[in-house]
Amino acid sequence: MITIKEIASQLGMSTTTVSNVIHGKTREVSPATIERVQKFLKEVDYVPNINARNLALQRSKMVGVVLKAPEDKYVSALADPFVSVMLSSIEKTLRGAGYYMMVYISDDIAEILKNIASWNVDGLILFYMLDDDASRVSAKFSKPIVCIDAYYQEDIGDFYVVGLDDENAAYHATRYLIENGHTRIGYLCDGNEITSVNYQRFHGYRRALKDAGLEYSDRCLFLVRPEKEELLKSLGKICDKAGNVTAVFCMSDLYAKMLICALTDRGIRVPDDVSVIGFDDNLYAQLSRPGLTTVHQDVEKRGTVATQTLLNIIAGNPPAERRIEMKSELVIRDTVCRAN
Amino acid sequence: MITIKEIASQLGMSTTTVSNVIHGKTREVSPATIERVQKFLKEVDYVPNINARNLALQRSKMVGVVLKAPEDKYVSALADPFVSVMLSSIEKTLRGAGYYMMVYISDDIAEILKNIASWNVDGLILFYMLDDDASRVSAKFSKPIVCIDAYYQEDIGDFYVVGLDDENAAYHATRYLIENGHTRIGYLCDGNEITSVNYQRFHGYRRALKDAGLEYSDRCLFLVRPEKEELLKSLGKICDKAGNVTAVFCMSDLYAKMLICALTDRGIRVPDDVSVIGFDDNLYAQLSRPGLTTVHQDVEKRGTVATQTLLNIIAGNPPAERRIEMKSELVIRDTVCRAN
DNA sequence: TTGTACGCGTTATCAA
DNA sequence: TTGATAACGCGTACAA
Repeated sequence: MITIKEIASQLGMSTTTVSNVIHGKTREVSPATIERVQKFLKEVDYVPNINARNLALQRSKMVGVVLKAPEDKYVSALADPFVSVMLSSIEKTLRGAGYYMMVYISDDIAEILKNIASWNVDGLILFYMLDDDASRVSAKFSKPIVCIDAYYQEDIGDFYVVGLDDENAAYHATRYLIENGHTRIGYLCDGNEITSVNYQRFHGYRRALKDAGLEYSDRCLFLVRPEKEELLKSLGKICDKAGNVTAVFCMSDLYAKMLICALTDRGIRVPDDVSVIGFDDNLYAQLSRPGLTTVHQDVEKRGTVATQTLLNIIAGNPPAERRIEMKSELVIRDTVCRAN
Repeated sequence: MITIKEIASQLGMSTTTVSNVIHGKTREVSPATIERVQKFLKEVDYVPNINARNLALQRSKMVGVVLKAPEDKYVSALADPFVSVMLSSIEKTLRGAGYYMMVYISDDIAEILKNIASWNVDGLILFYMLDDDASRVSAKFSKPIVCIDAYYQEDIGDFYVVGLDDENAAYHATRYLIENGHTRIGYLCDGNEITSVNYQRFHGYRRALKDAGLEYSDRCLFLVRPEKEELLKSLGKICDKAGNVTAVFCMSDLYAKMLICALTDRGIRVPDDVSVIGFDDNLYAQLSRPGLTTVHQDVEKRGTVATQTLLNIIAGNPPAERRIEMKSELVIRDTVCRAN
């Protein structure tokens, strides 16, 4: 790794001149010198030391992508298709703009904050933060923040959100089930409580029930545990309670697929005995047979929008609204049939 | 972001002392001072500037994870389940050891090299490099390198490989088909040529044919184009040629699933008309019905082993062998039946 | 036990 | 048109 200093010394000139040529500040350098330097640079294959540059410039050309996720999930954070597609799109956009992506995963906000500060990243993309988490981060981190899947509440912090029309999506999916004659409709999600995105979707689900004059019952709320050792077990328990409902609306394609497998393996037919709707419409939903009826969202685009929004804020052009909302769409395939 | 200098000044002592306390070099500091400094550190929430530290220490505590992948694949690099599970496991292991992961994706080795040099990473994990690529990287990058899916050839470069028993895996999968009465067996992979991993698997496939006294025919080699606009089309073409074979061995679960969908949608039944075997046994293979017969590999473990190997080399304990081989295993499910 | 001073590689300011 | 020189923040010989 040759340094500017070394180059300057070998060429018998000052580091300033070399640096100027490297950065194209050529209006103050003689053509002959430019020529000489550029030739030499090619020759020795000069590459700048990013750490030194970051130190000098007080910025990093790095964007931190932070996933708040527990360690022991059945499907680890990065392996989740929603996350991986999003990440892929973020990385692509970032790279196209000359930025680097630093991924950090933790369940501990304090630890996350420490790392962010350490690396001096220029901006942050946050996944899966609850409102409170995002606020805590934004209180400590004064640079631009964009959240995926968080609900911005007035005065709660300085960050932007690129979200989905979750409430509406759930409303329409549920209504579709109701239109097909279902009256006892399950809602399946993970965790112990209904937060953030789930809250919105759950709300949409309940609104649809209410609008149709149906009563919500706790017996229709299916909570699965996402942990490695628990997920399958808790899905099994849900299968035992499948008689409570004729249809289930799941918060992800993965859970929908897993539920279908669990039901099928127990001799409960989908959709004949139980109808199922998923969420996301990822590649594997598209490849499953019978085709999964699900809510489609364009994750790739959402990643691009989120990243572009962040880059814009960094560049000093924040969007007008705190929250940007992408549209989803119900995709009707073969896992919902008329209730008997 | 408070600095050591600032702390020292506020405490009326030197930076050395503060630094020493931070790094636990306390045998040369008086207990009273330690106490004072530590209390103050807590108070102001000191976080070191990593760029400055890296610059001073000439290392980065960063490991570069490089994917050589074209931009326009149907499934982008990070979204591939094999990659995302591997990445997840790499990240976890790295983080546990106090290292950071920097992901870089490109199809251009020169560009990759530039970035590696810039960031001054302590080590490299390479995905999808052909032998020649890995050699080129190792020629320029003098620090430890571990490859996933590359075949080490004597004297070709200074890197380690954490691979799979690909030849054997393909041999056994193919033999399983032969035992089920299949004689015309297709081999499906992507690209224009058979390289690296594919070469090994292809070799195993042909060896199995040969051992059974079957002749290999080019008409059984199904090459799909991985590009976004091409993949579906080329799968369609393969379906047209499905009559050539009674079984197909696919290089990934994804291709197997896509092939099955394409066949099914054309009224060709799996496995009744055509048997299919996949490779990897990822989550989605496990969740597909009929269950996909496939070659299982423990991707998570492989990621851990690769990362641990790299960390060991960095720590000065390289493994005895250049190549570490993980074991795979044929998982028999429902997409293979006896040939008529 | 503590402090001074320098190097790491780059950029920026200002003087020559 | 070019060159010294000082920052950026940290770690560490070496001196006190």
